[in-house]
Amino acid sequence: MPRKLDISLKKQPKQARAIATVDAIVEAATYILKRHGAAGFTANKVADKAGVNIASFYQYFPNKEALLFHVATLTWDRQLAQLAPVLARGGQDHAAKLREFIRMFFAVEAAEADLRRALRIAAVELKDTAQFRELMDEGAALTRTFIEDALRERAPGDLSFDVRFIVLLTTSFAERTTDEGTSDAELMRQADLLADMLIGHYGIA
Amino acid sequence: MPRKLDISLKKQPKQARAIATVDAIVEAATYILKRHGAAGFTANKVADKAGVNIASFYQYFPNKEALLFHVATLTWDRQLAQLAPVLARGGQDHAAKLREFIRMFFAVEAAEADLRRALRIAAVELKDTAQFRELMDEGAALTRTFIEDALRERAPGDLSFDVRFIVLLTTSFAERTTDEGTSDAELMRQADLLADMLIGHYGIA
Amino acid sequence: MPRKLDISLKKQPKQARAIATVDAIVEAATYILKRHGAAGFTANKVADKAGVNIASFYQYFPNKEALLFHVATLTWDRQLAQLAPVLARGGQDHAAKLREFIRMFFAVEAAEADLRRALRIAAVELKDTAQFRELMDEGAALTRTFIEDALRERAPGDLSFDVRFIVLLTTSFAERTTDEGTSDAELMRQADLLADMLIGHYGIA
Amino acid sequence: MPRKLDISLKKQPKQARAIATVDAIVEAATYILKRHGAAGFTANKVADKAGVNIASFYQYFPNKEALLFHVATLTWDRQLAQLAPVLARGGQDHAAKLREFIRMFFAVEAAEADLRRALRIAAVELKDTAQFRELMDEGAALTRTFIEDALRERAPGDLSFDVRFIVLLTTSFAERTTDEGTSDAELMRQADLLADMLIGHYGIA
DNA sequence: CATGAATGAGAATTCATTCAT
DNA sequence: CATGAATGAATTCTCATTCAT
Repeated sequence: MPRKLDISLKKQPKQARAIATVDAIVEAATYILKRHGAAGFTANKVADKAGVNIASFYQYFPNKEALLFHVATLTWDRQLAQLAPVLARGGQDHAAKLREFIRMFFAVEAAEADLRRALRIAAVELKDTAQFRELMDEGAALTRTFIEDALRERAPGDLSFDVRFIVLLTTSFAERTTDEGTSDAELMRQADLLADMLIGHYGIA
Repeated sequence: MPRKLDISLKKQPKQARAIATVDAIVEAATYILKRHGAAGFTANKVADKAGVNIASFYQYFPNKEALLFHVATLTWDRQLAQLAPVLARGGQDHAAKLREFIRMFFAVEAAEADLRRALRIAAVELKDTAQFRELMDEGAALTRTFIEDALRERAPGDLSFDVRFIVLLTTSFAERTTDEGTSDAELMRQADLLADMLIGHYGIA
Repeated sequence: MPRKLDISLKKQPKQARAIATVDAIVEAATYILKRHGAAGFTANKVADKAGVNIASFYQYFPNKEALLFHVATLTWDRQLAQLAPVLARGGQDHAAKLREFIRMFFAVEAAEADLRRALRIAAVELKDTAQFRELMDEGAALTRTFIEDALRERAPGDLSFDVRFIVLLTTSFAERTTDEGTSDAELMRQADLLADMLIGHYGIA
Repeated sequence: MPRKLDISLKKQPKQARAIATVDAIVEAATYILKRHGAAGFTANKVADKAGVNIASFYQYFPNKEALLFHVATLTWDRQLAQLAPVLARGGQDHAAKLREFIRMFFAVEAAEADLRRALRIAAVELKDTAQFRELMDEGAALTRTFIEDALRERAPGDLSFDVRFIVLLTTSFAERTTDEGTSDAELMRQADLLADMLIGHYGIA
């Protein structure tokens, strides 16, 4: 039963002042999610921390989920930007590229583990939102393409199944291990092991 | 910062009537977690749904986290019971055993995906509880032993690292894929693929 | 508007078992008042601490105030018993007797300052009870007689006024200074000073 | 064991409307304390009586103790203001000044006996608050200075002991006798008697 | 527009007390 | 009669959100 959850920004801030307001809100939200987790994420607290009036908050965001979505989008974009170079790199050394991608993915995930965790918890209600699913899909698409590329030559019967599997495997593991606070050294070791397994299994060259 | 969160039952119900009450509470909690997720899980709603007075709730549970822990324990035990036969099976056919374990694990996870998801979200606050960690550890220990057993002969240098990796990989993937509502057929295919990869990589016989 | 506050014991415990129950309750109540103050004094906690069922509590006490009154009575009696020898002592050395009485009174009050303080706070609601006022009066009467005796010869016009004054002055000061946690040494010094002042002013010989 | 009891106002009301709200709350609190005593003093009842929403209450006061402290402060200040002229009066007629001070003190105390009594009971929880102790000390300091002044010439060995004694004696007696509902006439008679005793004993001129 | 103010609804928890066995 | 069980009514406090200026 997907609720009527309007998640889109009420209006685009145009004046510098308004932009500053929205920025402050987003920053405060990010800070609170990081430091106090999803439970501490309340509209009033965010507005307080941002130093803006709660009514101003509702000027730009129709509800607290909209802000959450906004933060999630920004976070996602930021992380995608970090991964972009790896994803975009050309060449045919798929094995090396995959290994590097996984390492990078783990590292990026680890860098904001706190925020990610909080978002994951808080975003539960966003899940039945078209926009949120779209966001997730967009992100996944890039990775999917990348994996597809590496696999195509060794293509087994059902490429899309394997791609889905690898994406799920990589992302879920990354999410979980960073959540557990795995050390950087072990993290990289895990990344390499995972890469090795995939490369070995699929015979990626 | 471990809060003072007393999670143990306040008193054991003795008369049949009281047992029924506690059962009703647990059942209602389970239902609500399944249907309305962690957000809907409030002491009042649970008591309401269970048809018992809120004060009765607090006669048996010192706080709502205690109930949550109780439900988590029951769920965990139930699932462990399903896995136990596989885990306990003797014999040296490690490859077959591993494959079956993973299939079984995925199936079990899928069977109560809704509840598991809700518990995962709701249990955030339980995490810094000694008792909760103990519960998690107990469950993990069995699996760990099982994996260790399969790996021992092919033991690479750092057994514990590999065991940790496999456990994390399997459980995080299972969690995620069931969460996404993967179909049973695909689920089993994924299980087999994961098993194959592990068996292949570690040369499990 | 004096509430309908029935403060009398529901029934006198006769069997040894019942007497033990009541004793346990009283002891628990005293302990809780001392240690946790008036705020911690709840029927359930008392019953718990006493190890008796809450229903048993209400078998003997019609309400929690009745227990409070009972404890107050016992406390009062116990303190009166300590003062009795001084009050009863014959002889005409009124000055010495007064000095000793005040010292003794202060000491007695100090000995159970915690309990007294808690009772004072908790007993607010008892004040508009006939029985409570009676209890207070009974205690005061003895003292009043003692003071009257000391004053009679030096009787100014309105004996009862002076007696009331002295009783009030002594008891209120004792209550207050013990409440402040005055040290024993200072307490005795204050007692002597107060006695001196009274002896001097009234010319008590 | 000083609890974390934040007693300071959450935010200052700025608009007239808000000031009216806070005023209404304070007034309601005072009324309830007077009429229904400390036991009736609950946040909801106060808000109800004040005709404001309970959430508005918590917009200005972080907890009910903060309101209590606020009322206590206002009461204390009001009473101090009445005593100030007497305390500040210069001149060397210490005996007359002391007599007048005690009379005034008794009268002031009697004027709001109900409120004072309720505050005394309700403020138990405030006692381990730095701010409350500060408030008490401030008030006591003035009186102490006044008494010191009267006593200095006749200074016995330990001035501070005597000052403490007199302050305690006067305030505890005033508290108690007003609490008992002593008539105005008798009250003044008691004041004079107490003054006479002190003047006589210390030889205050 | 931004701010101060306000609030309905609900959350967690407690308490005095009664009832059935 | 003692115990286990149950509960109505409060109590403290929070949250998302709206409105008036």
